[in-house]
Amino acid sequence: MAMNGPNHNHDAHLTMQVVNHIRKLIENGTLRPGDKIPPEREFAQKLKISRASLRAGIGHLAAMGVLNVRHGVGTFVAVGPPALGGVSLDILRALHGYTSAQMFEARRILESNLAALAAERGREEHFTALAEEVTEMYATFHEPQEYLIHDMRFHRTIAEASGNPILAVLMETITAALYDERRKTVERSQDLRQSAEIHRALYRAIRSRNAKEARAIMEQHLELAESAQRSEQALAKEEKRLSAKKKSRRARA
Amino acid sequence: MAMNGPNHNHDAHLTMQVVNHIRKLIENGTLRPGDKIPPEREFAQKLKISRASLRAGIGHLAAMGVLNVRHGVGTFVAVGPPALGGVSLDILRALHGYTSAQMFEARRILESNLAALAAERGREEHFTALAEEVTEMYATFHEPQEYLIHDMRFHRTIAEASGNPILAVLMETITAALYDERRKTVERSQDLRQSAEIHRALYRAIRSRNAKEARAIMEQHLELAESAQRSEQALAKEEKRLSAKKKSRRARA
DNA sequence: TACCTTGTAGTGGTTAGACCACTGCCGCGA
DNA sequence: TCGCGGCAGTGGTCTAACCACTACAAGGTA
Repeated sequence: MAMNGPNHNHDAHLTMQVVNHIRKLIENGTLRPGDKIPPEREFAQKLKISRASLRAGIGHLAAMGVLNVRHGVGTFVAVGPPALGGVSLDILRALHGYTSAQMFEARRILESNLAALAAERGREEHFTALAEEVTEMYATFHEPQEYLIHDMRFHRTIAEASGNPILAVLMETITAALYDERRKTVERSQDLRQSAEIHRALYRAIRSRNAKEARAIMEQHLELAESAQRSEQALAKEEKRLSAKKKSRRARA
Repeated sequence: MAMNGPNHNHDAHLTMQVVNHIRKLIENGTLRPGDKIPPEREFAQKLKISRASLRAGIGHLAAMGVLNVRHGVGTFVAVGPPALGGVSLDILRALHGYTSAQMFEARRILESNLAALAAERGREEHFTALAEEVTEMYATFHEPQEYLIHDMRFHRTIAEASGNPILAVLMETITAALYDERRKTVERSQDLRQSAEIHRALYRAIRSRNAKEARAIMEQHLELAESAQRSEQALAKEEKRLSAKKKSRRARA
């Protein structure tokens, strides 16, 4: 029994045809990062499919971070940060039972290696950028939200300096998932100055191309960060519990 | 920044509302892995949006691997498998210039750590599974495609034994990207028996809980694998060049 | 009984065309 | 010169109908 009927080729769903089509255009260089793809109506007509189907495919690629859709402007091939994840680990945690401890462990492994690689391969421009962030951290250790930005930039710069964008992306994926929690707890942090000092030490190890020390400091840093975040989270939880109790008392009144 | 204005809440597009809505249902446990979400027509009505918009949101989540859509059956919350990647590194390579060397390096770092963790935390069931795969590798080292399956299972089992599913998923993402190439070159491989022996050594190190040795063997194994694949790939390329020349000669005749 | 065909209901996939909402920019008018 | 109104282009949403796939049940056939 052959596949008779009015339908032929169908690689799979039309959606996937669109995805593969655009993917190929990107892979063979027809579309390059930053390029604009044709307007949906026009593109759909060219591919001989409905606009809805085209949009389904574009949606897929957008969800994966390959395309960047701007309402009222156009759709563009993504440029810059890849965004491999897309699935904030939050949902993976709910879905597969990932724990914070596992995320921290993954981060520790990735970042300690990134630090070592950065020490081996970092270039002057990276060192300069790292130094700047350290300076900023010292200048803002009384402003948690501000500080956090420089903290993240520091780590991201190390990832860049490692010369391995794949590892950098993986780290970014994990870090992003931890960011929300971190932003909440950093306000309570009492030791941002100490944190800045650790980062300075890390910077010096990297700059002096001491891979072993860079790795060691990074490991220690992240272990400390984890335990600190844990205790602060526990505190926050406790406070929340108390305020909830207060609230319910008010509600009864 | 208050959320007032003519338009209400609107997190963003309707699509994102749908994504967040379903995400929350999963995060708070209303929807659990394997569960079926309501039929599109019904669900759309319940959310007071059009079926098209609902589908856009579902498409997003499906692209991220959170939902699993089965034509003619229904849409289900993903269960088990990885689903972090989504973007096969192939496209990232085309998009951001990732090289094979970088992928191998990332893999080396991840797997060596996974091996060490597996040695520390692996359970009896993992050891048994590893032993089985090693046996199978010896039994099939003359059948490359078959061998490759057991090879991959072996590595995947180590990842599971590490007790950190996040690292396992990251590894899976990278490995998947390398798989296609590997499948092509493994046919030419002359030393699968030697490969099996390395795996057996690795198994023994893990089983005896010698994390340091496990890490070392894994690193060595992957370095060898990389250089082997490189040279085989070079050979294949050369042959292809020759056969193309031959072909063009035939064509002229 | 055992097997296979044929419906059929339920679900996702696709289509068409219309209209809404946002962005960028051009030109009119103060 | 400056500001703002409006227009054109583009993505976002809606509707409603129909197509395609899957599973399963009912009936026929050996």
